[in-house]
Amino acid sequence: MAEPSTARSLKRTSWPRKAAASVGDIDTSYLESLTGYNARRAALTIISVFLDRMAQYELRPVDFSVLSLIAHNPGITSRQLCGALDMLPPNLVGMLRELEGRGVIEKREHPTDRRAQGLHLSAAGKKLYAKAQRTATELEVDALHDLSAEERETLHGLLRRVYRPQRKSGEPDQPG
Amino acid sequence: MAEPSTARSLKRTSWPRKAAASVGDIDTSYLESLTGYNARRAALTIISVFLDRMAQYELRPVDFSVLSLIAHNPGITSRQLCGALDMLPPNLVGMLRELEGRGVIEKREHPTDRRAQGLHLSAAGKKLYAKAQRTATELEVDALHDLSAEERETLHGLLRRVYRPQRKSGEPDQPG
DNA sequence: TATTGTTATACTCTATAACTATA
DNA sequence: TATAGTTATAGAGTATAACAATA
Repeated sequence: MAEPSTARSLKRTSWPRKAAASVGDIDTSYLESLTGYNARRAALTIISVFLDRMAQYELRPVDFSVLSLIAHNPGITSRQLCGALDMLPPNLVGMLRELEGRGVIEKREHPTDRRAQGLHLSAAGKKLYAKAQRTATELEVDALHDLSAEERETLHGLLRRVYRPQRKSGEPDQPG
Repeated sequence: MAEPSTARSLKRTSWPRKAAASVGDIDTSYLESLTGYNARRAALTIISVFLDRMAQYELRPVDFSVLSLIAHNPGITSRQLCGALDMLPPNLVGMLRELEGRGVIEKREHPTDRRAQGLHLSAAGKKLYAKAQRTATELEVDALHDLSAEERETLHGLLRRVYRPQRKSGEPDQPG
């Protein structure tokens, strides 16, 4: 009710983890042999840190992803964002409206398609995103302090091969 | 309304991905340098396959995880499940009630703590879980056909090091 | 006084159907 | 006829507060 209008709550997802000791008594070895389980646990762990560090910018992971794609692809359309982030169009509408309301992004007319609209960062949006990207890059190193740079690269490569299907043989696609 | 009573819908999460070509035009390189982004995308990809293959047993990933921990830790309590799976107690109540209603699990009195209850698979639950675990193991290989067994092991090890903090030095914990 | 399991509830996330204006 | 953006809405997932029974 009486909250800052544009702001969202962005509350912490974490919950007191002192019960972690009890996990030691439980055999989780089979679940830990499954990639989906491990990938989801790892993602949630990093996202928790992400939420903490990005709260200062009032950006959730999905907001950051959207801003990042707009920053690196000025004029990208809503539909392209959906394709790249695997989101559904209706779920993007409110987000974009909010970011526009905050003065972070701008919608301009598309050069060739009058149905579509090109998305751009505002001047303020560019400043915000630059800071947020620095924070994200730092966060990456801090949250993964146990992994060397080489191990992180290995991890990313393997994960991409999971979610991005390999080309069969002579299939043309974007060159590495 | 006129649906099988205990059953849940378990609908597909996927949505027609033919627009995937558009991703090729978009620069996603920065996002792909972030572990959280890659891990989440990979997890969602595998979970999508999981949902398809496990629909025959009417088990969602979380149901399978719960059954797996009960199967490998007979007499485990609700609270221990929450600790191991990073779930909140209120969100487990309905799930356990449903699984009990389906005759898959049983609640028995805890040997030492009368507040708690030990969870066990029923005979039918053991059969169901045995089939489901076989399916999960097969799925693992099929969904990750691009990765060798060694690469999968490497991936799992790295992911575990992300979500499970390493012991400092002389910290006693479960031996590898 | 703290913990287990529970109820009630609110908020967020994800999905579908259907509309409009353009292509 | 198909697509971009939108509205409205339903359903699943995730969070908090508070309670009774037991430790």
